Order: sequence, then structure tokens, then C-alpha cells
Amino acid sequence: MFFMEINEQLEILKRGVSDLISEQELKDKLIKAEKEGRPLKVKLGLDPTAPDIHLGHTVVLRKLKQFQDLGHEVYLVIGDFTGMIGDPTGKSETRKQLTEAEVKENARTYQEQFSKVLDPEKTKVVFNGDWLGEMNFADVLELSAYYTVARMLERDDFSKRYQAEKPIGIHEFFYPLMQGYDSVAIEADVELGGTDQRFNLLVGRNLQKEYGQEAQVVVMMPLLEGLDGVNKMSKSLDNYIGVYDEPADMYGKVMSIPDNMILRYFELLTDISASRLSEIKAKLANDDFNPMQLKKELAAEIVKIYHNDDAASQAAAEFANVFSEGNLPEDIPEVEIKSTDLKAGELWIVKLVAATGLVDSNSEARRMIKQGAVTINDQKYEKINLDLKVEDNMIIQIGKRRFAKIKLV
RNA sequence: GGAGGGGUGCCCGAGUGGUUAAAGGGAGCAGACUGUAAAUCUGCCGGCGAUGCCUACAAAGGUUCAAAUCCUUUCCCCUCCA
Repeated sequence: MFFMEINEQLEILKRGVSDLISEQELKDKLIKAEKEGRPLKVKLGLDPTAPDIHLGHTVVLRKLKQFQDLGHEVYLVIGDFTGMIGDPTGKSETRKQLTEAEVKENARTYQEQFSKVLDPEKTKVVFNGDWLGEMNFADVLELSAYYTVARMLERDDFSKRYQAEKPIGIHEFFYPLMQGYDSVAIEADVELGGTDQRFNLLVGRNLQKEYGQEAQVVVMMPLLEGLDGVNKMSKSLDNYIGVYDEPADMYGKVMSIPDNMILRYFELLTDISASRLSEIKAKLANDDFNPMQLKKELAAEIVKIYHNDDAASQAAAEFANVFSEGNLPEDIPEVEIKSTDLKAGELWIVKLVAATGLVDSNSEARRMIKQGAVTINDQKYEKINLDLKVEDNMIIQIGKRRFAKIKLV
């Protein structure tokens, strides 16, 4: 079942990892697994609040894939039950609770999406409502008695909120306990998570010991910064690359990351070899080298993973065409304008720009025009006192990357 | 249950009767420079065919010529006491 040397496995599994608790324990477990011919149970808890996975999530998923490729058993624990509380991790305030229907729907899309990275055939998906929902009050009391308020407050975000006089719901204390109990329920050997999950992951270790099990090994992956290069990638900050993003979009987004993120993205998001990685590192350290080259390579690599080779080269060509040469993109979204809205075939320029939906309001359209951001059919307009003859296939561009094509109906 | 403090625009945060669509910062957007990078400079940053009008400072009422600012009630948060 296992073809690789323990040390080789360990090397692979350690790559890109931010924290491993502990390496020795992982090694012991790998040895034991081999001896007993039993794969390790590797757990990842998923909070079904974000229905769209992005590259930030794939950092952990890819690590899971490595375990999977080495023959171990991956368990995705969908937090349908915990989702009704919402993980308070990193939040400065209480999250809204999701309804059961929302949680189920989100969980379903999750399963669909993780198969972009994991092998769905080899992945076990379980719902923590299956065991958490069965617990009675006495069980809950037993569970909660293993922890103290003081230990809960050790957690960074809880103590910050406490000090900042922000509310902490009692039920939020249960989140780490529940996630930890998930490890007890499935008898996890290893749990993966982002570094922000440290507390929750360690609770799992403690609880397993309390319930008479061997403590799980904890593997923490770094949190990937988003397109701004500063904040972690997230949908709410709109600094993410979604696994379902169109090739051109995906490529473009990668090109917009700050240079100092290039190496990190290569390391955490692609399969390139360790030797190529050190070459890249060397090039980036050289001041005379233009990092844009590497960024293009990175962008193409990523598009290849989530689409294919053709899509990657097309996206590269499109990018060069639009941004390096300033031409119009191949596909410009069409916007319908009713001819009945026109006066003598004309429309006030502000309304025309607003009608594209590329801006939120007439006022914003007005601002954009005044700021010289608006180009219509290759001509720049900066005055708002103007009615324009509206024609089919008119091209309206706002800024560098917003385009619309008019379709008269 | 009692006493006190607090809720301002996407976020942080000033403002305690008029000159406030609300200082300052951050984020964001646009322009210049570029490599859709960084840094920097400039402008914008509630809505409306717009030198004005409307909506906004937790919610609803009220006082006033005039309220984010004063009063009442409600909701929410925090602290201390029980």
C-alpha cells in the first residue's frame, strides 16, 4: 500500500507547512500505519459558510491531496452543525448563525468544489451533525467540563474581544469544543488547518486524550495572502482567485499580485519542483531581473491546474493583447439598451455609462467621466454635458479593465 | 435587580445646537508614472439631468427658526456591584 520510505513521505508532507505538532509523532504514526497496514485518518474541518472555494482554501486541500496520494484516508468533516454557530476565529464580532437550509446548500457546493483538488473517490465526506446532533445535555456537560473559561480566553481572538469590550456568546465557546470533539468522533490521526486554527486544532488533541485516544498530529498551513498581498485571501475582502474563475480572469488576477508574493504563490499553489523553486528564488533576488516574466509563468501554471494548457496559453495571449498592447479584449460583455429609452437615437452620456452596469450609479458615472476614465469607441470623453448617438456594438471602457459592448434592442 | 459608560459613512475614528454630506486615517476607485507589481504624486469617494434638492450619524418620537449634537421611549454592546 505504501511505496515510499517513511522519510520520503515525511519530506513531502513537511513541504510548505507552517507548523507541525509534532514531527516525531507524525513519524511514529506513519511507521505504525505501515506496520499495521492501516492508513492514517486525516481530517479537515470545513465551515460551510463560504460556498465558493478559492485558492486560499486550496493550500490546505493540496496538502490533503498529498496525504491522499500517499495512500492515507482523507475525511472532510462538514460542519453542518457547527455552521449554525459560525466559527468565531479571527472575527471581531459574533457571526450570524446560518439556517439549516443554508448550511446544507453550502455544504453541497463545497463537495462539488473540493474535487477540483482532491480525488473524490478517495475522500470521505461526513457531517458533524451526525454525532453532535445526537448528544444530549449530559454529554455536552461532560464535554464542556474538560475545558475552563480561562483556557478558552487564552485564545487570541476571544481575549481581544474580551478586552475590547466586544461581545462573546457562550455558544461560541462551544465551537472549539465541537471541532475538537469531531476529532474524537472520527478518531483522527492527523488534522489539518490554517495557522489561524491553532487553538481549535490543539483542543482536538486535548479532548482526544481526555476521551482516552491518542492525540492527533496537527499540521498547520500558512494563510495565503490575497491579491493585495497583505490580507488573507477571502471572499469578503474581494481579494481572491476562485477555482471557478474564467481563465482570463484567473490569469489577470495572478498578474496583479505584488511581486513579493510570487515565490509564495509558486510554493503553495503549484506543483513545481523544489529545484525550480530555488531557481525562482534566486532570480527574484536579482535586481536586474524583471519579475513579470515569472509572474506570467505563475499565472499560466495556475490556469493549467484549474483549466488546461490551451486555456493557459489563450489567457496569456489575451493578457498580452489587452494589457501590454492596449487592445480590446476578445469577449466583451454585452449590455442591452432599449431603443425606446433613446431620444432621437441619443442618450445622455452619463446615463449611457451608468446603463452598462460597470458603475453603481449615475453619480459614479459622472465622476468617472470627469476623471477621464471613460473611453467610448476609442475616444475619451471628459465632459458630461453631452448626448451621444447610441449604436449597436458601441464599446464603452471605464478605467483599464472594465468593458461593455452596447446592444440595442 | 442596581450604578455607570457607549452605539457616527465600507472600516477605524473626530465632532456635544447652526459655517457638517459630517475632520483625520485606512480600504476602494480613477488619472500620471509602470509591468493590471511596488513606491510616489493628483483627484474622487450617499443619491438625484444637480451652483440646487433629497436621504443620512442604532430605531421611533419630541424640543427648537435650526439637532449627529438637547429631551423621552425602545433596541443593542460594555464595565462594576448583587
